[in-house]
Amino acid sequence: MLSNDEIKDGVSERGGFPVERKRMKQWSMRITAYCDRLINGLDTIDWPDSIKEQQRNWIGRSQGASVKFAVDGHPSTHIEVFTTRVDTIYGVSFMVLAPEHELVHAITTSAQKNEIDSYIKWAGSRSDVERMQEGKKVSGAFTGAYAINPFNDEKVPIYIADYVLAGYGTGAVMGVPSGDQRDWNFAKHFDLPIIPILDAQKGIDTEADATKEGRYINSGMINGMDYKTGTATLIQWLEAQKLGAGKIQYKLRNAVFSRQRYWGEPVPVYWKNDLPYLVEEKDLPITLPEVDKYLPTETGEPPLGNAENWRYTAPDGHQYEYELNTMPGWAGSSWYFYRYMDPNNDSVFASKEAIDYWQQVDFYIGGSEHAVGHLLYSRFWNQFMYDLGLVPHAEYAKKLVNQGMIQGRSNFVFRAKERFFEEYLWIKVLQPFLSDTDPIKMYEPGFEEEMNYDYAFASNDLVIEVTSYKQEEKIERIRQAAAADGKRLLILSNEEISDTINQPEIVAAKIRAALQSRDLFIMDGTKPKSQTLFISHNLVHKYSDEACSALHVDVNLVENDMLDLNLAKGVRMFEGASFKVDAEGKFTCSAEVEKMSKTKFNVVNPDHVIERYGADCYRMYEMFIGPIEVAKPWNTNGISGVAGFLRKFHDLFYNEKGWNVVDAEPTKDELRQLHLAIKKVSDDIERFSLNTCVSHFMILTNELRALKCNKRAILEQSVVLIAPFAPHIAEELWRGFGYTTTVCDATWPQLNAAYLETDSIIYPVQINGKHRGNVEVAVGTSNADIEQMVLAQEFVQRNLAGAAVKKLIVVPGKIVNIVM
RNA sequence: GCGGGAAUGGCGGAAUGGUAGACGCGCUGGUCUCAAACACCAGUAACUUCACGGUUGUGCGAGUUCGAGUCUCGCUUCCCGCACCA
Repeated sequence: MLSNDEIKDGVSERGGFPVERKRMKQWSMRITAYCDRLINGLDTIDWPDSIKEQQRNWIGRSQGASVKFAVDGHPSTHIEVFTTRVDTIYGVSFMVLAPEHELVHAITTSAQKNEIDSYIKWAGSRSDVERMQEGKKVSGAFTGAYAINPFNDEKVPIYIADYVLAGYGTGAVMGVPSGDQRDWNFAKHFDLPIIPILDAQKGIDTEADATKEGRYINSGMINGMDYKTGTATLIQWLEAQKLGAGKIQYKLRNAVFSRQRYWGEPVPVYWKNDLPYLVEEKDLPITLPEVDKYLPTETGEPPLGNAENWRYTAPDGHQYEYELNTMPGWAGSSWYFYRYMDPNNDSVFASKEAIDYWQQVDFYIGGSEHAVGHLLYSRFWNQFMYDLGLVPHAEYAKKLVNQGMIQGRSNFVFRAKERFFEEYLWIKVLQPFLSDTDPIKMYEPGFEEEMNYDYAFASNDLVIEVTSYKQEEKIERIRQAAAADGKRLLILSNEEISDTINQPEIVAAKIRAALQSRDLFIMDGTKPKSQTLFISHNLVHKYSDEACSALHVDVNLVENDMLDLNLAKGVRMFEGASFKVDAEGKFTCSAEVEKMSKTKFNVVNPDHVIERYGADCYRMYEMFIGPIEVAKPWNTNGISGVAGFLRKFHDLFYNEKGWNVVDAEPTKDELRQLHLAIKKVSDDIERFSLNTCVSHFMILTNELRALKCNKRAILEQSVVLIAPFAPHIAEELWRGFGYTTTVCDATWPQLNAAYLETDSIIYPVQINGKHRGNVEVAVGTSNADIEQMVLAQEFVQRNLAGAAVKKLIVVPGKIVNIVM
């Protein structure tokens, strides 16, 4: 049992087994009945715009009309189309059906049959990938039949084309080239008329104009009307004539609810005379039966079909087969949060009291990859439960935030291809060591055709071929060709070059020896050690793009983009490998930011970070590196700053002798710092700005250190503040105060704004909007007095340079601006 | 093509119309040390000045405002999602 994306080229992606398509009877959930409510509900919840937009797109609501077109010469048939622009119907100059449309064969004329058949065949043979690659290339075929526009009785030709999708709407489109670009492209290609329908349409000779502005022309009963009245008039007429109606179309399909797997909730249904019946409530829950193997049965039934004697005894006393499909993951993931409200209840999913107490989920944090899966299904599921009166809100999550993904930083190594060895020989051996022998490069395009070897020499009858020693047939062929040409042949294998890759003089010596010998065929008889060759990244730029291929390498073998060669030698990927290192003996890798994934070998395990810095530090660092919803690559460069801060915070409570907190009365400064932190952290938590909370803890710690504060009244509150951010350290310090219960039970510190007040305010002074200096003013000074003080400042007079003050703005508590 | 988001020092980022660059990393100098590491202190947007100071500066171009990183309009680039949806 495979999903579509597990099939490649008609066989299974894994194993390459042939795939057979079978019809299956499956349960599905009628999510389409909730399309409008799922769209409208989005306006009532505080979710990210991107998620809302993705859900809207996925549901794909379009408002329009359906219209029936008669087919000329086929009195009993008609073609129904869906259009969002019924107002353009007088501009119809052709009709297009999807190639799969059921009427195609019935209406195609015998003269056009061949053309239509071959188009259907061609269209069916093209994969989605091919269709995407070809982009907007127009194709189609004429059926020979004509449709009749119900509004003006004009006959328009009926085509088939694969730009019309069988699965959307009715699989038929009315072609209005003046108002729709795809229709326009089609009309141009098949030389069909392009009829203007609005006086505001511009340039329809060069492209379609989809405007709804202006007044209708060439449009029968709606001539002179605007979009709104025109549309209403047409729909009214259609409905009166029973030829169509206003209609809303959705892209969303019903959601298949059956899975052919073992591990899933059993569906509480049994089958009697091919009809499903619900299992009696007293017989619930159904538990999964024992099976020998979790695979489909011989006949292709789901794995539950393997269970022996698994039958339901119905109220009529007879035994019946259970439903064999199980439920999908979203059967549970759509409403699990209600179970959290009342996890031990064994009569209902959650008691009414529990649900009334907890109400909605206040804050849901999750990945944006669930935008149109889980996050849409769960809203649908909840709406349904709401309709049944089981839950108090149509939407289950008031606020949702997508956390940004921590991305991986992938490293790549470069593996030599055949071409590399050819180029290497030229760049690193023949040119530097053997230029006196006038080597000739023959592998470049142009030579390739007529020549068999890679190198020759102007003054010697030796030729060189570079290839793998395993290519015995090729070597033999070249050997014979060389003999026929009267050339002596030196075979250098990729592998022997690899063996001495960091000492090009060795290969140079071999070549020189070969040049001087009289042997007709020279090849190293010993078996080289190297199987593959990898080239340091900082060297690959010397070679062409075809010389190497880039491969993901496990980032745990790499430090600072340098491959640890000792570690690498123990890895399967580098078995029998040689490494071409740079002049400093280093092997470098290239790097790229990608999603973290096993297949990209860029997964970093936080364990070693936690081992070195502790879980609190790891947790805080993740918060510290930026806003929660922003994705960024994992990078521990700044973690020492957080580690240092935690240590300093911890040090506030201890001296060399141990616990060092005293009960003395705190100073005004100390209280001010504490309450600044209470304000900042409390506010920032509310807006999920965790990185600035961490910053402020750093500020608080630095200030308290500067004040040498070790007073309980200050430190105890600080511990409560930091507890959600560094729970382990907070818990330990909390116990230091003598508490035996958890810090989680402490009351959140209350802000006392009185502690934040100061005796004076420092006003920044701007002149023409530019900051020029500051003035310290006692609290309570009147604006008039502040103006006097500001104007008396030396720096103000200097900057004014005698010019008149046009305006002086004092924003109380904030700033002063002088306009001159 | 459609939709959504983003753009600020060497780097991660801060700034809810009011001193741009908080906090941290990195870097530079200093103290300690035989030395290094750690720790601590100071400095660190660019240009200019011995210094005081000055000029420029939040992707680009306009606008609103006493005052714009922030608001409005028009672009550019990048990221994400959807995509022949009639």
